[in-house]
Amino acid sequence: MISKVVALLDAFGPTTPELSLGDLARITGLPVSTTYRLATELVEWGGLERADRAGYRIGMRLWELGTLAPRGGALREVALPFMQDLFEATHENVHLAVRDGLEALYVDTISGHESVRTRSRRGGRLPLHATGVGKVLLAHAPPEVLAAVVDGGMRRYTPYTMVAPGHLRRALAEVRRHGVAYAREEITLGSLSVAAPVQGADGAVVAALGLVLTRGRGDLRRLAPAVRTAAISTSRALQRHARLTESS
Amino acid sequence: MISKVVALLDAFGPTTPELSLGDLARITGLPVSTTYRLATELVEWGGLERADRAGYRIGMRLWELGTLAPRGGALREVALPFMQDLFEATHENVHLAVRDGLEALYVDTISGHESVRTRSRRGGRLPLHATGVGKVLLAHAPPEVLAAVVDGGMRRYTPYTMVAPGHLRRALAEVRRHGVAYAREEITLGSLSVAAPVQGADGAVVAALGLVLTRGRGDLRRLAPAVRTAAISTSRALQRHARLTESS
DNA sequence: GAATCGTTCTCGCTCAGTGAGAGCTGCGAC
DNA sequence: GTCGCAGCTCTCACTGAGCGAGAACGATTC
Repeated sequence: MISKVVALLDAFGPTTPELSLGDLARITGLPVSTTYRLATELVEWGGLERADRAGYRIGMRLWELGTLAPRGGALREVALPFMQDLFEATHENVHLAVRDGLEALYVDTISGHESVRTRSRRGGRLPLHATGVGKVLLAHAPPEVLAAVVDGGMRRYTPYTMVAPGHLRRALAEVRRHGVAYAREEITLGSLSVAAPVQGADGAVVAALGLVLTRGRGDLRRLAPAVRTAAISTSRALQRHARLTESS
Repeated sequence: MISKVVALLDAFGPTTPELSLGDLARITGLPVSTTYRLATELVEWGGLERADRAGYRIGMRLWELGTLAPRGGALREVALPFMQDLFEATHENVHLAVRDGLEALYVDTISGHESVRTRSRRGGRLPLHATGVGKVLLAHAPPEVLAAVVDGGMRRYTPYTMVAPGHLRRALAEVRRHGVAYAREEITLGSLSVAAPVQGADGAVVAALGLVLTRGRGDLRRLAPAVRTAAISTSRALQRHARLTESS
């Protein structure tokens, strides 16, 4: 069972990038000597790092392995030029997300100085039902994913969050029909978003590309064509990329 | 011992992003059933991914953990604006690397369409003795690192590669004295580079920032001040970032 | 339908991993 | 300088979690 190693690695998070031995033992529930032994082995491999008697941090070997994740690194490298194009064209926040379980996982974001601060962050997760990219991903997920989201209950973030299952189903049908999703102040008051699907080599939706802006700064519907264009270009580039890596 | 899990993860590389069960067993030397069991557990955690009976790939949980590595993600986020500035100013390849063991590990690179193709790649590794960023990192490493590089033998990549220990030591002393390192066709014929150190909160050199260009395109020495400026700006931003994260 | 290869799954066996506790280190108070 | 405390490091007797051979299953090719 790899559960002890997994527990150690899962102890780290965006707000806890560095943890002492005692922290790790407390968080994981493992005995201190077990924690020490496993952490030392992870340091020897490079998965964790530690300066003399300082706290443990995620090491470069895990960073390196992370760059090998096709749905992280490769997707992002292929999508980045189109995200930059979309940013140049709109000067709004650009997000690229994939579905991971029952959440939207943000693979990359581009923000300018004048862009509104958003809750999304590279490596961060947000719910599927309340974000633009999330709705795109949910609309194109297997039916059991939507069932699990509905069964697990949908949290209300603002008065506008869609929490009625029927309402959500109808909205997702609209997303599939029109190829674009909107979220109006559903995750954060004042924030609007529009997102479109990114397809992989086999036509399956592998990611969503979206814009987030402040209410009053622009017309979501007028921005939709630009988002869809960037998403379609990304899809095409992914298909070319797949052919290149297959023939390697 | 985490060695079996580590062996499985180490099987993946830039040229092998997807591996079958049989591939994994062969590469790691583990029995097929052991490989199957451990790989299934990694999939359940999210460290690996697998579509139906398809190959295994690095999963988003490892990508996510990788984003938590301070020497990867945080360093890169802080350095990125200065790398972009340097790229805008010079239109040459910009590299950010850290020392990992006895190699330079590339945290990020920026290239333009007109930039020369380089051997370095985000997540890639190159030797310390034959690259600009590598010499910076080696010049500021503990003495035992240089000893290990020298004892391990230094590979010659071109007729200009510095492989004499005495020659390298003198070059590294120059790097420390002038705060900048050069590599002239030492890793690739036709490629020149200039790099400068990036310091962390305590003044220790934590990374190197460098430019790579084609022989004949520009004067390395005239580019050095721009590289040093970007490196100093990055150092200062890192120090500010460290104070922010400490007070969290 | 048979052969082959790759994958999945079971379960008897055993040794690799466990974790209590002793020892060590660093720090602050007095 | 000494003492107490907290955190960390290390050892080793013990045992049950992990191991992996081999049977069963599925896909592909002939």
